[in-house]
Amino acid sequence: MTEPSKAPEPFLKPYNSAENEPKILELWEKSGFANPDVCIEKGVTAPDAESYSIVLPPPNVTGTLHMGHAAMLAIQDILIRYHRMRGEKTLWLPGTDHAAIATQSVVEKNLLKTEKKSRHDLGREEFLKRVEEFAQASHDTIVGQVRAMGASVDWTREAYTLDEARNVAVRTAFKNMYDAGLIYRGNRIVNWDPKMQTTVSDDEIEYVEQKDPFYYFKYGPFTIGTVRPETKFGDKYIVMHPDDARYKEYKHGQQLEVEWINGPILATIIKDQAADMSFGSGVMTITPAHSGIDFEIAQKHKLDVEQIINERGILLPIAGEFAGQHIKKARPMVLEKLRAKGLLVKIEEGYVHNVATNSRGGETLEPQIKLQWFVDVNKKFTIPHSEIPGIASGSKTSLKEIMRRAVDSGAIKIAPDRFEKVYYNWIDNLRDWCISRQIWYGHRIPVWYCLNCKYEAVDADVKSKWFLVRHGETEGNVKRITQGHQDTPLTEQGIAQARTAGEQLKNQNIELIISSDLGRCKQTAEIIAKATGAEVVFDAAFRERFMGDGEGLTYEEQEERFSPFKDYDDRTEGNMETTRELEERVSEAFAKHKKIHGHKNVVIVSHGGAIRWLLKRIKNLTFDEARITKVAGNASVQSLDVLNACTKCGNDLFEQDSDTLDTWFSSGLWTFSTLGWPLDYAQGKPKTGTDLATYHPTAVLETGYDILFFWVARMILMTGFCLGTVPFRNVYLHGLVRDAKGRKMSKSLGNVIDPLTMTEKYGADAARLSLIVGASPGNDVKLSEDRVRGYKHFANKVWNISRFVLESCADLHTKADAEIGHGVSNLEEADNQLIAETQEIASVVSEHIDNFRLDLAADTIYHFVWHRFADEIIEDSKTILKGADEAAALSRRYTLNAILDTSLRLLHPFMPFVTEAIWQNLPAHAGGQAGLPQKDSELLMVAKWPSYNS
RNA sequence: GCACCUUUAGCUCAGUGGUAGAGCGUUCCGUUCACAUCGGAAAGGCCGUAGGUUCGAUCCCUACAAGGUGCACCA
Repeated sequence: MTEPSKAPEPFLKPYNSAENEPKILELWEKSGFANPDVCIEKGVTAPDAESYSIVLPPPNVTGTLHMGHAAMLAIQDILIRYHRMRGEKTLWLPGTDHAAIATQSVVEKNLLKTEKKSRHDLGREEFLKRVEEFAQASHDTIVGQVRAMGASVDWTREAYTLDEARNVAVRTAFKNMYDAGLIYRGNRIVNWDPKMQTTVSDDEIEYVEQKDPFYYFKYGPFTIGTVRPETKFGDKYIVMHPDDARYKEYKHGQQLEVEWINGPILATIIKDQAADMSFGSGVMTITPAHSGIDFEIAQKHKLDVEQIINERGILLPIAGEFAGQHIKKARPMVLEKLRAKGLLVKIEEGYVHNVATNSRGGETLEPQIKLQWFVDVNKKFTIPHSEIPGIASGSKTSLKEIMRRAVDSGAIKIAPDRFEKVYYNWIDNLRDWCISRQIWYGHRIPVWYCLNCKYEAVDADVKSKWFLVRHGETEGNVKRITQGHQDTPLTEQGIAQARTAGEQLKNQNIELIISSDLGRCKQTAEIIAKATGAEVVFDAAFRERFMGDGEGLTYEEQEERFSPFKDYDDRTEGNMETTRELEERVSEAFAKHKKIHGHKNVVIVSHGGAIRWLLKRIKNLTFDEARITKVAGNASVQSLDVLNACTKCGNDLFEQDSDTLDTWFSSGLWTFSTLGWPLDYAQGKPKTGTDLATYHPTAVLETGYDILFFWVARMILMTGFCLGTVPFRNVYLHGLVRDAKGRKMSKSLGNVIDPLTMTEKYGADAARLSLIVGASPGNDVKLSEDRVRGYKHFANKVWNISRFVLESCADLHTKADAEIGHGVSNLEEADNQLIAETQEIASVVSEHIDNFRLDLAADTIYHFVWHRFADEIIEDSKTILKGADEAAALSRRYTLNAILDTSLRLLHPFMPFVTEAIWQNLPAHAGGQAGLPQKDSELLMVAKWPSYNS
């Protein structure tokens, strides 16, 4: 700061953002000032300064950033730079989100398009590898974009929602909630996506309006209406309102036989308020397995619930002649049949209703009853520690109460405040949150089931992993012959399968491979050994069932001659091994090896039959269960986890739940999982001196209003539960960025404006300002390229103002104090007023920023700089500077410098690049020289903010 | 069905209990001397409609209309 002044580098005439921005970026990044620790180290921030922190809402690694992200980055960077300049300990923590379903579905689509394969073709490990590669590429693109916007995030603290540290947080949170009884597994009706084969949470549903014919059918003495006759095969309850005078002759529980789709049905009358007397005939039949409301009614009256449609949208046997049909195809056929039976009363065309679709892919959702994991939002639990006003430590509360209290107590303020109502409304309608997903990309549910007794071990320690692998496809498999102890070599396909298995096992730290000594297993085991580097030993006890005279026959011949699976002890031919004997042989060998090698990660390569009967023992199945269980395909890998002995039955073999957690489960932990929880947290509080202690709760959560529920509410829930506090003091919701006509930007409309294109064409400063000015909180912004261009002009204006001031005041910077003889004390009266006016602008700008009115703050400084400073003050100064009154000229020069200095500081959070570029061109003044404003820092980024009011 | 938001100049939006402002656009004028990515000037609005409160309303209240969003329903 006090080094001798360098001659200012000549300003090039028009401001060139493309040339300047990379240089400035490098300067900032090299300085390390985005990291608050560096700021303290270098004396920019006082060690005991107040903290100000924001965690960046992590963008999904599904592709690239859009204008909405750009707006988010601009807003947060303004807040961060402002607070950093005010000398606060300022942290902006970046990261990305694995976005489970969204990312997986993008990769699945690509895979299908480029390789015509499904994820199942690749297997879990290989598929996940592909997703990771894709996510990494997206991540790198995103980081590049975030940097290009000038976002002063602290990359040294970057986090990913699916990395190891976050996994520890997820497992800990899960375990704590499970232990508190808030996470449970149950059969409940969920939103099922038949295409993606997974559940979807209530919030991910997007209702799409659809017009369909509405059919009325005769159902005994009643008329019922429906859009979906194909779901009504099992409808045997008829529901009516208890007060409906039309049906008062019918009593609750009364039964009557009615003619229905596939013949007569015994129907039962149910009286329930749920029936709307004014809708249609006021009578409805219910399909509890495929409708949330119907399910509720069924539960209330303890009615039978029968599944009609399977997970793929195919009708089940209950549909009689329609079984096996897809529901979409079945509708006209069912309709036709009902018409033929004379049960169709009438058709009303153009009935408008909403259809639930998956917002991540658009497929129509089918309610299904499934065994899933849920978070209970209503259950009371004892909260050990709470700082939330109105909820005492040690008191009974519920997650819903935490969410409500956190906001209505004022602990969290939502801006604009009208969203508080929306928030409460959402809480009131909140049901238990289904957190399990049948997809692969995500945090695996940290629950292990004891294979023997099904006991649930939560967040257990896996001591070692054992894998059962069947050999690859053989010539015998192709010919469909019973191989037994005879052998045939692997086919090409079989060798490829074995390699895939090797790939899958490569990263599992395999220490030993135990294989059947038959050639097909030997061959498979050796391929796997090559991939994993593990030693192979052979054990004849893992051979296939000995089939005696049956060996070499085709399956059909075998079946015909011996009925080999008729029962457990069947030994149709004297020399054939029974299944019981096989089970004994294989299980004994397995137990023996596990006793010796239990601490190692082991692969066992064996045969289809051998694995089947081994699993019968391990999983404690009956003969019939084992017989129908699907066993490994060729070279498929089955994983068993060795844990501490089950507390219930003493068995040590477990299987981890194959599902993953809803992406919002990990996102909900974001503010504290990024700051060191749970490692830096003990006894109800963060350890002293850690990031968690310093930066949590964060100052503000800034995001689009469209994810208020998804995310904001869940963070409040999770933080309340895990820390007994709030994740942030303020929520600031910005609007969505739309096109000039107010439409959503979408690829299909072709109206997407890419932030990177804008920064390249007009500069990051212009792109940022265009998203700030005129964007009042919570209201959508209409963006057009013209707007961005307009702010590029402003950047240039600021550049030229600076050129003028520096050029006309050049001598001030070179002359010594004494020569000039002027100081702050004896300015002309007019100049004192100008400086006061500038200071007033500084307080107005500060106040607007403090109130989250960045639009007004930006507008204020924009107008001051252009229309007051440039158009009036500078224009008036021209005559003064050229005038004969030297004292007045000198005073004005000082004043122009001062106004420029303040303006640059005020502008910096909004347009960091051009202001920093100018700052770098400013001469470094010797201390006190000519009373000029102090260039108090090499970088404007950490210079002092000019106003400290408010 | 229930909420919420919006309605101000051609467009995009600020705004205040004392009858209105910006940017862009339009028109005209201007270029040696920071900037044509510029400067100067002008035109353009009964502040959605109807009531009410008030000395006075664009601003507060009520109703309505149009547009939008969320939630619920959807047999």
